[in-house]
Amino acid sequence: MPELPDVEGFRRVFARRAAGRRVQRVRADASMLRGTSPQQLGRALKGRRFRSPRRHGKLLACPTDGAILLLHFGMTGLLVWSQDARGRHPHDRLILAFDGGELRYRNMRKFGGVWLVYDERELESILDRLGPDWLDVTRRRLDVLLDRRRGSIKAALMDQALAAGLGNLTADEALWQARIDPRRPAASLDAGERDRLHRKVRKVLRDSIPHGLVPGKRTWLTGARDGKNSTCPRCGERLARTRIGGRTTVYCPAEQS
DNA sequence: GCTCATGTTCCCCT
DNA sequence: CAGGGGAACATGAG
Repeated sequence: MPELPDVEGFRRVFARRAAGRRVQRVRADASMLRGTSPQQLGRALKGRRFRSPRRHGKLLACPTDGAILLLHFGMTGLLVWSQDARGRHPHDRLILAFDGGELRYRNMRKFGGVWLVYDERELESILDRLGPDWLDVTRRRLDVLLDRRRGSIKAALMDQALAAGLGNLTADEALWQARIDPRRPAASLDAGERDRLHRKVRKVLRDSIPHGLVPGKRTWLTGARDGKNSTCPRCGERLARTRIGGRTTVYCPAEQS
């Protein structure tokens, strides 16, 4: 699930259910913890009160009145709220119990992870390895990011060190809406194409965020990309697929050039 | 059994 | 050095 819109949805869940509340119990699966242990995490969080969570790219930082819990959802992570202990899932890797319910970090494939960060300075040093959050990328800044870039535009959009938050679906969707070939060298896009791309990336994110996922609308590439013989929702041409940056890339060979 | 999956990282090339 | 390809990570679905 998790690209920027998904993580933004998780941020809302966390803000609604955990912010301002005190952690009563912590149950953590060691296999998702990075650089910490269930015991250490429990000691750091138990009795603490969460403040408002913040998202940067695909990372969710959840500060308490002490340490900061940092979540990355990999490819299959999500947050689930439950009013009681029923309905727990084998893939619930972290459970934070509050008065009145529990928040579960569920992750089937165990990509991503859970970190314990000690202060804002340490959090900044981690976020510094990422580019700006995509919602903060202005049109002018996009030029700076793309100009010295040598690879394909699709690879550039997915590079979290360039700008954080886009993933395979949002990158393909924005390129399709902007009618730009994902294989094009990033620096080769002219001003008009950059205008379109910048606008469409932001549109895809804005339209997706309320859903907490990239919606599979019939008028979007995302709603049509699955399946071997899928066709372009705009022109009906058979969609092409290739691999860029190790990911399946879907585009319309008739319209994206 | 095989392929593929909304992510990241590390290693080896060019 | 910047990027690209490929493998690895772990688990399930089709």
